[in-house]
Amino acid sequence: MSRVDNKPKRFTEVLDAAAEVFAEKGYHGASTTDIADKLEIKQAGIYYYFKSKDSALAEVCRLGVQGYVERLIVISQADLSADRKIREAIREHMQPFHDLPNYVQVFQYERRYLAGESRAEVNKLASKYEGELCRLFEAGVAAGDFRQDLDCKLATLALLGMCNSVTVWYDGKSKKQIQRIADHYADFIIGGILR
Amino acid sequence: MSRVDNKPKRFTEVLDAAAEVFAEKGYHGASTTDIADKLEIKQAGIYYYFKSKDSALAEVCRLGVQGYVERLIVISQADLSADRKIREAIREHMQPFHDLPNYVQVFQYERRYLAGESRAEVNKLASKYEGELCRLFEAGVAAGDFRQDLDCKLATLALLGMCNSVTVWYDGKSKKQIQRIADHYADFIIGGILR
DNA sequence: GTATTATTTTATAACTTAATAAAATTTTAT
DNA sequence: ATAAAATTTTATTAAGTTATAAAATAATAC
Repeated sequence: MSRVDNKPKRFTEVLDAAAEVFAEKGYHGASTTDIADKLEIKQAGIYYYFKSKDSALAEVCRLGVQGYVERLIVISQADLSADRKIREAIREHMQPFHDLPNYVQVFQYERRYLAGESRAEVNKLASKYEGELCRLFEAGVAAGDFRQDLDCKLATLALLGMCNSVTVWYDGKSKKQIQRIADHYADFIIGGILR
Repeated sequence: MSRVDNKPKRFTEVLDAAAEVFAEKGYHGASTTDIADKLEIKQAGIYYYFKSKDSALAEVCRLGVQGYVERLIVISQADLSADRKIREAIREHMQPFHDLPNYVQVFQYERRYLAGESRAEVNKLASKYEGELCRLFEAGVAAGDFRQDLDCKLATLALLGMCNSVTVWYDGKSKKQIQRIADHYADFIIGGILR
């Protein structure tokens, strides 16, 4: 294969290794040697791909949130009832738990160790996502589908906390499994907010 | 004050400092110097109180789960409907988020870095708690209060994930606040599982 | 096949870290 | 006050850390 294909491929392998090690041992618990070991190269070798350990974390986190906001916006603009939108949002939210568990987990638990710039960037996306999700609840209240006294901010946080916790115990067996979990969780939260 | 009163008091201060630093920077991100700085003593000074950094984590985690199982058992044996028991359980679960946030947070997020013995001990308690909680759901199904097709294990995990995520954003302003959150979260989950 | 480019290794510097031991200091008991 | 006990500091060790630079090797292009 040609260089343009090959180089990005190796980059991805290195990033995968970083994501795996960060997810398993935590950012500070993982050493650059751990990453290199996983790739079966020497420690210094990974600096051909990354400027620093910190920038590796930044990149993993970035990929861990990638697409979340965009997918949620598509759902929010779809022609669906508020509760169906939330159901869809939960499905979309959990799909990456299966497809790229390490990236998502690192985003969830290690992004707080990012410094300045990259930290702000990634948190901004998280805030945006949270805001969009909240508007889904607000739309449901406005439409009279959800309880009028619903605390939308709290519902948003509850939903996110509930969904995100799946990454801790999910074993990644099958795509069907994660969809089943998503549907059940949607039942839990939607049942609790309906009018 | 007497030695017996003073010694435990200082022990508690050191443990509090460790819990605070571990919660803030994560176990591996926190150094023994960080803990000592918080106490305004030198790094080596903390080894008068702990055998190792690891044992400090073990102790903080142990205090972070302390009482959880016992309090849940009291609730499960009370003369209440299944949904009231769950409501009560959520309240009791969240109270420590206000009273000892650092300990709980370290238990939640850092216990995985514990080694062998102490890790097993603390995980055993977590399993026991999860099991007891699950039985609360099962009782509700058996009593016909909850949906017959409820996946109790999944409901347990959803509940725990939802509740535990509060520690990440809770600012600890007032006891009232945490109770309000607990009650809302109870509404969410109970509404979603009722028959 | 040789030049060029990509990748990895070797070697090393500069720091940080956890932990120990002995000495110094402070506190408490009598 | 003085002896004993508790607490903290000083000094140090040994190991592990990130990161850099230059050399060596491997892959690709022409």
